[in-house]
Amino acid sequence: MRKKKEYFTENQRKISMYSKALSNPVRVFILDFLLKNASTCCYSGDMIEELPIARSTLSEHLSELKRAGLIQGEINPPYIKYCINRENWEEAKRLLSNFFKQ
Amino acid sequence: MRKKKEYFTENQRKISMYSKALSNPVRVFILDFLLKNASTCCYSGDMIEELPIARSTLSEHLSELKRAGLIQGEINPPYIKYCINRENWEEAKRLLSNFFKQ
DNA sequence: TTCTTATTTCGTAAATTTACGAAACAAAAG
DNA sequence: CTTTTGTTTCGTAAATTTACGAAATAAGAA
Repeated sequence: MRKKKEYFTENQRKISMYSKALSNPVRVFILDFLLKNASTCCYSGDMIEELPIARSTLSEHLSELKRAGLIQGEINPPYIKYCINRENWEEAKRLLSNFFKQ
Repeated sequence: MRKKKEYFTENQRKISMYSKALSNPVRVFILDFLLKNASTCCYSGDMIEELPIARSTLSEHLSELKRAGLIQGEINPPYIKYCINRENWEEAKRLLSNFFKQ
């Protein structure tokens, strides 16, 4: 596809970006987990026990969510405490809400 | 990934399915187009004029949206009139709204 | 210093997605 | 019948995604 960028609005590109982050059930699971356990731990080691994937694969899904801006990791060696990035989460919420409101 | 299905809830799988449909800017564009022109035409030939992709590629994106259940095509030869599938659209809206409400 | 621990990065393989043009299709028009 | 028209399907190629285990990393514990 040529000159991809000019053909889409900023909102269309952001909606597709955030949706891509949610396009895999493991990543939806991770976000659900972080939302439900926001008050407690949220280390990748806690999540891996409930998932049928390798630790390295989980790590890559976490990177993907970080790249989309939906989560952030607070380093607390040797642990990394993950949580939702509320600013971008609200942006995704607003964009998708307006999209579906149409 | 082994035994993928059992590890995720029905909602988690549906959220990832609908999000996957929205994970490409062309498909977001198509949905925007259908929403804005719901009262008029909505043939693929109308959309292709505003997109930098081949007709066959657009056709495949339309199939992807059909497969996810977000649109439907009413055959009116040699045209196909596309529109939003409101039932599934409302389901996607509800699932994502509840997800982001957390 | 060396060990342990939680996690990420690397190398790689398999599967899926995106894309194109050519060919096929289905139905109305000539 | 053949032609035209809008669209999809096919064959294929390139790019991206998902996955794994091994190795690397970083920092506290021994």
